[in-house]
Amino acid sequence: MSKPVEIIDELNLLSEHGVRNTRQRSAILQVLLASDIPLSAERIHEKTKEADADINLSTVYRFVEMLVEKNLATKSFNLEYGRATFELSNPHHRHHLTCTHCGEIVVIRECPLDKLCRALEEDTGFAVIGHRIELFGVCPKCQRELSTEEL
Amino acid sequence: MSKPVEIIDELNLLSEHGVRNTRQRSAILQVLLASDIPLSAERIHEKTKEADADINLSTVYRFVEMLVEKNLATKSFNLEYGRATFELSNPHHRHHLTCTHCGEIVVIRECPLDKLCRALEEDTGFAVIGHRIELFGVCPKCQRELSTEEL
DNA sequence: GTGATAGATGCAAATGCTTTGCATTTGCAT
DNA sequence: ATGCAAATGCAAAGCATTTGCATCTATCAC
Repeated sequence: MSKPVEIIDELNLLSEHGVRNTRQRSAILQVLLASDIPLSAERIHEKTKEADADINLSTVYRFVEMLVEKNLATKSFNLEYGRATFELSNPHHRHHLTCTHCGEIVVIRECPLDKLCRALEEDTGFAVIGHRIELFGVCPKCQRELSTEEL
Repeated sequence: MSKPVEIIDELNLLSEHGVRNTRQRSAILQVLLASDIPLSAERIHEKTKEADADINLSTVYRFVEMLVEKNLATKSFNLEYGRATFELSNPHHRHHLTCTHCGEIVVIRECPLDKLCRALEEDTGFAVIGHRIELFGVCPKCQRELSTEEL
């Protein structure tokens, strides 16, 4: 299996950052690129395993943390799930809406905070660097199930 | 020291929820009411100690988790700090802007997401229940310190 | 007030995600 | 091909949080 072009880009990006290109890192990037939702270290580990890459969980933790430090990935914490999650910093800044019952995730493309950030900089003098948004709700399917239970 | 009126309200609110009023819970509420920023369980524990209330850390964890379940408090996770934090669900929904260098926190009163939430409900069919926003930046003081270092 | 009891607390041990130390391996520049 | 700094694997440690259980206590019926 040859590497998708994005991974090569990412790996080049890494070497520009003075970071070595290894089998493990390539596999981890492949997993992250293939996912449009944030993944926990363990989930990344599982997925690399499914792709026949035998990677140590510590390596996953070390590498994703490095990506975060280099601003190539974003870390969040999924409270429901109790784990940190990671996703590549998307060129198109996005957020997610999660169903509190089944965990389904919907991608939100539009970010409503850009304007607020500029306004905050003026008001507070802070240099606003970034933000995280987590949205919660109940997906249509779970709404139907819940209303049935109540009968 | 007599209890502020808000605490009595909160305690009444609790007993309406079928929950006992104890010395420990009163002290924890007092701490939460006095803070306008989210506090970790450990921080709450310290503050109750400062107020001469000897409370076990487990009790803090159990009680704040109960408040969250009853929607009387909100839980978040402070990634920089590596701990969950809690604050009373404010009648006036608010968010915070945190300095990544010194940890200073500024309160944001206006929530920009209400409109987005309504729009999302139409688009996705989700019933949007809530959200968390975390904003990051560098406060004016740290900006000055950082630019000095670079000279 | 008294007693009964479900619920709350304290303590210590367990849990589970994440980090770390160290010996071994490996990318990559020369 | 070689050397070495960086990366990996493994196991042990760290640390916030949870849990089991014995003890205590707020609350309610009397």
